[in-house]
Amino acid sequence: MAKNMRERILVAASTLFHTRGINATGVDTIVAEAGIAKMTLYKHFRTKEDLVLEVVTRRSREFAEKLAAKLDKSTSGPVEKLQRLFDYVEEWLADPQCSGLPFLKASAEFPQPDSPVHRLSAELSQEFRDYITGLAREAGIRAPEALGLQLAMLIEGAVLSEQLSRGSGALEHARQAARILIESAQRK
Amino acid sequence: MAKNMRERILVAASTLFHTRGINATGVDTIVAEAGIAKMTLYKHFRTKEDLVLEVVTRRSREFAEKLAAKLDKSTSGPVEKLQRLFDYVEEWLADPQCSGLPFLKASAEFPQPDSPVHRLSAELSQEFRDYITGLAREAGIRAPEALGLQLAMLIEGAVLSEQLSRGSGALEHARQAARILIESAQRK
DNA sequence: TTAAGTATATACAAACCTGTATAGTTATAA
DNA sequence: TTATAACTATACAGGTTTGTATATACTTAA
Repeated sequence: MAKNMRERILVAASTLFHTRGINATGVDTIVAEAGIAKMTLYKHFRTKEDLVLEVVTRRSREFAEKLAAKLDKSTSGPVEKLQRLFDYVEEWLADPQCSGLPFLKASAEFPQPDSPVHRLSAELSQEFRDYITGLAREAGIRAPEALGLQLAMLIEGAVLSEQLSRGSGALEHARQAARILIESAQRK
Repeated sequence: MAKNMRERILVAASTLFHTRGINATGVDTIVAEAGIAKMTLYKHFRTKEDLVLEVVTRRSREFAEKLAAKLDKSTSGPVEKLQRLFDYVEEWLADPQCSGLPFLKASAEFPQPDSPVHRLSAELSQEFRDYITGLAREAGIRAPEALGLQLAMLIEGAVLSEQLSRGSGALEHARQAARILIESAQRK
């Protein structure tokens, strides 16, 4: 039963954090949404910050894992995988429940570099970049760090643009840019 | 004297919003930082939200204007201007007072699309993209909207990456990517 | 059945939040 | 000098925040 409760809390908090913002969501709201007693929340999470850290981690990892699974399932070669990245991001963005890259939003709400949430965000964004760099390496790109970071920046920028003004075609342009960058990196 | 007061309030609020976050900064803190009485703040700004809107607008426009001034001062041709973009952003990022693109941070803290702050952020980010698109058009690029949006996404991604982990070399890689994209757009 | 653990409801402390009310002070300008 | 406007200081209302205290009920396992 205990595990069930934890899950309910995390789901409720996750939803609220991304629709209303983290700082704008009070513990009482989370408790009401989860349909539990406040004491239960504080038995599972020492502080609200602990809950925030776990929600951000889970949402980021979930995104990364789904992305990886999607790419692994597609039987395309390593270079095509790099391009397919943007197909998945597009799919993910189309979901109305989606609300941007979790570590970007969290870092914006916790700008102080020594804040635990900010530090976690930095770690998670590094994980994301590392994953793309790994794909570039598998694709035999000579400078995988450069291309990995470039594609990561493009994705981050595209997600932000699309979030800020839906239907701006940001993702399509990002995909096109990626194609050019990948091609250029291959030639080098 | 009245104008002086307004300025002091805006400067104090701007600093605090960007170092601690908007929602995390109370009116009392702003008042203390500005060294004025609370009633004075509320005589110049109807609500805290009004103040937020003005701070975000000012910071965004200030960034854009300095950027434009810098580019106009450099006697380079229209194509070089597009590349020079990243030189200025690098300079701007190096300033320890800099704390990311204002409209991105604001939109993250006010995620609800109907929120006034969110709407303003969308407008300002559009202005930014339009400016870069204008540069691309002046440079005689055949598809200026595409390149403009692509460069804007790169800049946004680079600023975020650099903010999230200082010294990641994000900007240098973004500049390189821009070079490739500009070159490719010229050939088409 | 009994005992331990877990969840609940309610109330509360202490601090914070935004915004206002009030009374007194200072600067400006006629 | 006198009227007007702007600024200050303090206090407060009414609400929110995080986190705790307490007493009660429900579940599960021995």
